[in-house]
Amino acid sequence: MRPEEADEIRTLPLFRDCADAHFTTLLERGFLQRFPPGLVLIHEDDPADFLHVVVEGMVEMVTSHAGRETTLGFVRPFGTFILAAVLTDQVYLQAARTLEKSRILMVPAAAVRDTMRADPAFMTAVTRELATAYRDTVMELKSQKLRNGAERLANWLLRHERDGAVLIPVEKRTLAARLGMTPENLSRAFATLGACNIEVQGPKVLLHDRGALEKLAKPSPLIDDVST
Amino acid sequence: MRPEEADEIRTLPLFRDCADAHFTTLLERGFLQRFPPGLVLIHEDDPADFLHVVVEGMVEMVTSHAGRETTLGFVRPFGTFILAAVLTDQVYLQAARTLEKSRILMVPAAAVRDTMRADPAFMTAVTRELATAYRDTVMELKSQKLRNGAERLANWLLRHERDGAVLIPVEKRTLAARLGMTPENLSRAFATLGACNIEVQGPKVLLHDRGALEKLAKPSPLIDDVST
DNA sequence: CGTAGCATTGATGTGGGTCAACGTATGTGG
DNA sequence: CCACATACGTTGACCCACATCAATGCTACG
Repeated sequence: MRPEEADEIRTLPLFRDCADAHFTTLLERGFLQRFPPGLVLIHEDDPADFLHVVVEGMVEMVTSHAGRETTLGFVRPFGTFILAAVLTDQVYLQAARTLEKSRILMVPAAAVRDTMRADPAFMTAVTRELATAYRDTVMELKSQKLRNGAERLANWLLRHERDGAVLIPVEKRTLAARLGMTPENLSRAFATLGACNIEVQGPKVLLHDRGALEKLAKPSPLIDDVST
Repeated sequence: MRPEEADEIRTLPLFRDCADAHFTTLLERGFLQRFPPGLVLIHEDDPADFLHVVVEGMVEMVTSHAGRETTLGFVRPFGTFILAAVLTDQVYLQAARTLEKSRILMVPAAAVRDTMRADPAFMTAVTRELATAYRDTVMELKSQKLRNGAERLANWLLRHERDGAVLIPVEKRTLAARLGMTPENLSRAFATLGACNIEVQGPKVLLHDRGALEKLAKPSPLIDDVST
């Protein structure tokens, strides 16, 4: 791992408060691996062996059942995933798949649990991280139950807006799954938001009138202040 | 509080491992209150002041946005709620409302945080409880995104089946909100499940053919093994 | 009794899924 | 360098699940 990456990981909320020695141990017991795009890192229903930290690239959390599949979230540097399964020593509820060439730090579950026992500050950080992941999921569930497709898209755009534009970092079909709709319907949702003066140029979306978009999206900190 | 209720709380996963002295302190700093049915215990967007333990009765977790409202879950004795908001010292993402006459133990957030700091076993239990709540919510989200209404109802029935029958503990309209549909559509979902030989008698549902119901419901431990 | 709230049923509308066709971009092999 | 293949995005036609609206019956309760 490059030193500046170790530094980045060190400053994550999950790791920033634990003792130097414990942090070093976690890194030493972990593996930093490269993966090609489209590779399935973990499968649903597998026992939880590793805490994963995305160092480079992007990972998609997916789940399938009875022939249907949906995306539950994306993880980008320097996000983590599968913490809950590691803690309860249970099976994964979601699969993880790389969307691009990625480098992932894999910390053995036992190392995480050992460090928690040894380092109260780390235990506290784990608890906070979990609470945050939990709240994010509650917000996602609220969004799913209380909004329609166009509203979910509008809020996603507002969250990712930067200088009046959004660069969609994944294929549109993947974004559609993330938002809980089909690719066809995502296209139509974009068309609907045309009334709010948005303009789609391939992966780039221009928000010419943020006010109009907000009027339709009705963003709320109780749904949209997700940490990821 | 009646002694046998204190005992029940003591045996909860959240409290069973903490030291006697700490448990006593938690109870002493807490308030046991009675509430009439239909009372709003906490509002969305309020700061998190108390961890709540339902000692008697039943509580509904609800959320509303832009004129719509939905139910995220029920809490029955001896379940807890609002742990995540207490830990991160943030506002509530959900409101809580009594469905019946209820008695609630309210433990000040500061007491919870103090005890966590003082008692590693309690901290571990909190972490485990949070991880479980998180996993339950992920399962709920999966159910919402991967199943239709009749399937969600079928699985709910299978989870609550007892001796070939289910006694619905709430008004049907409330169950409908819990399952993410309108009361009208819940009625129709029951009608649909008539093909699987279920029989509705007011709040009582008879499952004459569990096999047929399972064939439609396709229950999965990765969606339906919720702890609550 | 009379009234209010809930469950159910029917009629109808709409959001979103499905299926098919087509355009476009990218990449491959001749 | 060009034909071709492949995959993605978009659009249109159609259908299904679910919401909405309205009417009716039932039950509980004052």
